[in-house]
Amino acid sequence: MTETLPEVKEEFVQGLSQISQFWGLPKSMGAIFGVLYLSPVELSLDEIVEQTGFTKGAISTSVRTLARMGLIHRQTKLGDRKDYYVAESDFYKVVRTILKGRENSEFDRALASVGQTLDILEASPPSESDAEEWEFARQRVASMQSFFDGLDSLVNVIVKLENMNQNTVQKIIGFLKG
Amino acid sequence: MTETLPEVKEEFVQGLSQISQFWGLPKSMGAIFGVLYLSPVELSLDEIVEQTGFTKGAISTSVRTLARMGLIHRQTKLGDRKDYYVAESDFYKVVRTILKGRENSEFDRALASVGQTLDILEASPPSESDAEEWEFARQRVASMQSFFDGLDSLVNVIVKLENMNQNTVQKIIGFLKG
DNA sequence: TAGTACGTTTAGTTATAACTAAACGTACTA
DNA sequence: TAGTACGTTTAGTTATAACTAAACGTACTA
Repeated sequence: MTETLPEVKEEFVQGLSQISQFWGLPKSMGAIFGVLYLSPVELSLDEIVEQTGFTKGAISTSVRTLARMGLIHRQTKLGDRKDYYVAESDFYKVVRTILKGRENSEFDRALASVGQTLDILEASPPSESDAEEWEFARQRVASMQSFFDGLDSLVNVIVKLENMNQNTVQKIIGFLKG
Repeated sequence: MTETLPEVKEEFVQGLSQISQFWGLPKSMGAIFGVLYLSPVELSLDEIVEQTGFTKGAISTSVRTLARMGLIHRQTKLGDRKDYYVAESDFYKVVRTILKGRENSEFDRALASVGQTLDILEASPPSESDAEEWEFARQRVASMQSFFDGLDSLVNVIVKLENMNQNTVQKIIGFLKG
């Protein structure tokens, strides 16, 4: 039972949809990326609609999110009003774009609130009776904060790496192994 | 306007709830962890119910998920039928537990489907007319697969690290910088 | 000027996951 | 044996995000 190319593509796209869903992203995003990733030519919005089965509205919004994450790129052609899209095939670039975009996100705002809690706990407790538990909380929150800070430094370094690729990962693995 | 300890705790728990939500996890999980993380003593299920405002059923299920991720631990006391819970405070341990648990997950199943697609594409195309696009797809899927393999190796090494801590991260940062 | 071809926005619907309330099972207790 | 104290499961509800259908704005075209 040999499969035709469209059948193979279909299965691949389904797989990416599931992965997308697993990460808490809309299935449509996985599907759109999959279709573009396997297309040798750029595709217009309507062609994506055709190949994924979603409506224009859905594709229009998902495509914007995908572009913001650096997973796909928008192209225009002279004398053609359509927008065309291509998949980014360098996943290391994608990782960096996403890590870069973590600023301004809802996540950073929530994280800042942890820092704010720490600031408050760094002052002296309002009542003597709470002193012990206050100190306990201070230590805990400080420890969490320092974990987040470590991650943040790591992410910053990764973002700044010029030529991140397969080889970089191999080097890190070698380094960690000893 | 100095804040009391319960107020500070409340704000912290809210922050963690948002972070939890950001990662696509139930808000209750963030809240439960927050409450336990700031508690100097272990808490029973009913005490968590009291401090978070969720119902027993919700806590019961969330607590199981949190324990599976290694974020909290279940304890029992002799001559006491209640289960008690404490937060794990070593986040590096948590990271490793989670990375370890990626096997058997829905994610791995989806990822395996990518590998399966590649296997099919590695065979010869069913029709001569598709040859060129078939080959294009083969290359793309192979490249994606090798990216995933790289990540997988990295994760495996991290999981096997014996003493992962703040210092490990600092070393990696140093290594990457130069 | 009316018509067409696009992408976007919007109001409403659908699918899904989180959650509640309550029934339940189990194990201990008097 | 009946009663109590737990954690879990289950049926149903609620909140939320993804999606559809259609109106819309804009820019070009005849």
